[in-house]
Amino acid sequence: MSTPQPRRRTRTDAERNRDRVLEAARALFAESGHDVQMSEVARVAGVGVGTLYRKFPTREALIEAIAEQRTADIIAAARRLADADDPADGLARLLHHVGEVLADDRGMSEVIEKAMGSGEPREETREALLAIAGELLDRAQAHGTVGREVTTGDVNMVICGLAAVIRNAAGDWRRYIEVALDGLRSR
Amino acid sequence: MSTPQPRRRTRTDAERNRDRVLEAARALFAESGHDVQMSEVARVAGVGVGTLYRKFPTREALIEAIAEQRTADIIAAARRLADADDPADGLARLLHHVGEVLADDRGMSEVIEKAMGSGEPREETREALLAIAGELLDRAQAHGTVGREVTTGDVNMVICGLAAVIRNAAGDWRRYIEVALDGLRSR
Amino acid sequence: MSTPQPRRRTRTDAERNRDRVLEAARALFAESGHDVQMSEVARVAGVGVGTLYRKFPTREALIEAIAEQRTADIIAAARRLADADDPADGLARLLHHVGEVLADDRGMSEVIEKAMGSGEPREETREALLAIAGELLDRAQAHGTVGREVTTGDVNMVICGLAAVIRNAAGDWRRYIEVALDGLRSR
Amino acid sequence: MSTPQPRRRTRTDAERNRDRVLEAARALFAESGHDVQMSEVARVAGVGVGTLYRKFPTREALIEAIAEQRTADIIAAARRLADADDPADGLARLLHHVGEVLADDRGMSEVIEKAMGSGEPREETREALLAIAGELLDRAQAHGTVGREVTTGDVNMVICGLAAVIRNAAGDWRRYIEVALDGLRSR
DNA sequence: AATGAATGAGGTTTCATTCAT
DNA sequence: AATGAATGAAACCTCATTCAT
Repeated sequence: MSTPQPRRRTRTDAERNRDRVLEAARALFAESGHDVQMSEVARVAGVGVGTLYRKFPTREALIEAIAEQRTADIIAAARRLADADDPADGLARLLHHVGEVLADDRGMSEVIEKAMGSGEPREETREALLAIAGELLDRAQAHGTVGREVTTGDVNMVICGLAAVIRNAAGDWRRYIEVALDGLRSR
Repeated sequence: MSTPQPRRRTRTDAERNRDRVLEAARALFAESGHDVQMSEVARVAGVGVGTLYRKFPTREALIEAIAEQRTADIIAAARRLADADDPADGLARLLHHVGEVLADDRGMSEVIEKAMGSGEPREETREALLAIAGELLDRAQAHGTVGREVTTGDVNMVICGLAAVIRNAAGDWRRYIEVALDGLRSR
Repeated sequence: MSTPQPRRRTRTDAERNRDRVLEAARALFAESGHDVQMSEVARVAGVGVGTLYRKFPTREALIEAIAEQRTADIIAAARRLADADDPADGLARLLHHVGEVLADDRGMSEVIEKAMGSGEPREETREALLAIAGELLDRAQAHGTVGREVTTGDVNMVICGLAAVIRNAAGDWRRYIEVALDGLRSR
Repeated sequence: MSTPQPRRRTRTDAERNRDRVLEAARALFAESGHDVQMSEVARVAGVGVGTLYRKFPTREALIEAIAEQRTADIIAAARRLADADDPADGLARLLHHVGEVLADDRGMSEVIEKAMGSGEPREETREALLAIAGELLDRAQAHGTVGREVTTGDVNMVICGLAAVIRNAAGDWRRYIEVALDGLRSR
């Protein structure tokens, strides 16, 4: 109560709590998708539900926050791929990176599958991802490894399908990517 | 009354009610997927919940019944396609048929997306569909329109992806099919 | 439809149905007590629920009817015992007879247990049974095998307890009767 | 605040609520037996149904909790009786104590009646009670107030019958106990 | 009179969210 | 700011009883 020591301000408890919630939610969503109870998230985070709700006023807000975070990771990685020098198979590498992420994260496969759709939420995610995909696409087209008529919309669908294949364990998703790339490349 | 044939009761009221329930469920599931309340189904069907539960003792049973019915339709249509004489583009026509059905039925896109996965339920659906797809695949390969190394597993993934693309309105699904077919055709 | 034969009137279908319902209910109640669904009774009786409800407008009415029937059997047997010449151990024989009946009929053990209470229903049953018990009691008292201060109320309680012992399989009910009789005899 | 001892929160609100639920359930069960709705219990307790289910995750759990509590009371009282010095009429006093409790509590008469049976649940209750009854029985037999051949099984039946007599208001239960004791004493 | 399908009130249980401490 | 108990609106399902044929 009367501790004279000035609180070190690098990291407040509040911030730490927020992180713990995010981490717990990330882990749980990755494991089981979004069908997880709020109280379970709080329990795993080691905080009370009240705290959880203070940070994220709504179940949706929490899911959104995780999605945003993880999506940003994907986009950052995509950015790095796009900025790298290797130009020809950038798109392939982007798809494989997304696959790797989704294969380890059930929640994210749900998010990405939805995000590639035209509903309200996560419009920016799609746009950001497709913007980068567009760059890679241009280069691939310049190299002749992808057909001229291919659009980012096509990539959009391929990614959506990829998410579904992974989420439902519908087969070997790397093979799916190969097929899709062949499809984009042909002609 | 004066029908010469002994009046066979072709449709009892009970059967009619069953159909009304099925139709209501089908419409609601098509419109909004499976997140529909039993009481809502009953209301739309114009029957009491008790009646609904008499026909389908469980929420799952109702979903299953609709899925079975619609799945059978798809498979029957696929069968007809496979039995038709035209051999070259049978696979393409199969995919388009599936697309048409799913595009009008949100519930079915959920069903098919899941069905193409490796979980327990609806295993037969997948197998039946893939069996027919396998025939069409063979023919296409004989015609050289599909690569020799393509398997029904690839078709499985393509269909799963297709369902996701449609369900999430992730783009022009006919174009998705073209891309996928090109991918299977290449090499 | 145009059968000329006059219907034999010894036993109408309606009467036969009533008996089938009674028999089914008796058997089911004996087996499982009164927690049996009306539709189950109808099914076992081989009639529709509607028929069942025509005969017995209420679940309670059906239970009541069975109770009445079976109770009448008990009372008749008691009557015969009382009218027999053997005077000394009539009460013992009455109790044992009741025990035999209840041991084979879970529903009846419920009925008798309740009937010996002071609630509304089955007042007459209790009175009829106790009237006969009273006669036997008198004789036993005359013979000195039962104490002078013993009343039919005491017998009432002994029977109620007997029903409970049997219904709950709480021990050897014949031994219970011995103890009770010793209790009534003593002094 | 100025308590020297570190303020130990003796009773949190949660505990108070738990007690309110227990008390409400106890009162309702005592009044009407176990055929009481959960929502009614919640209403009387002055809490929401959710709270009730937080404390007792199941209807059965609540009934069990009440039964356990009250049963423990009975056994504790029996224990005290057995530990008291007065040896001769301990059994009588035990029975009367049980009678007093059951007479004020319909739910408990149901519980005890069942508990004395040979089904699975509440086996320990019966055993605990009969263990104590056994001690009292031994002493009574040593004093000659109960016959040598009497067993705890006999007491078991007497208690079961007592519960039934009380539950169904089948007469003066104190008199029932007298008769039963006379029965055990005789010979 | 018989049938059994239909009814819907009523019961249990869950879980996102609120709120008193 | 943190806590977690409390809340109560749903959602599912059952079964005694009614009613059209």
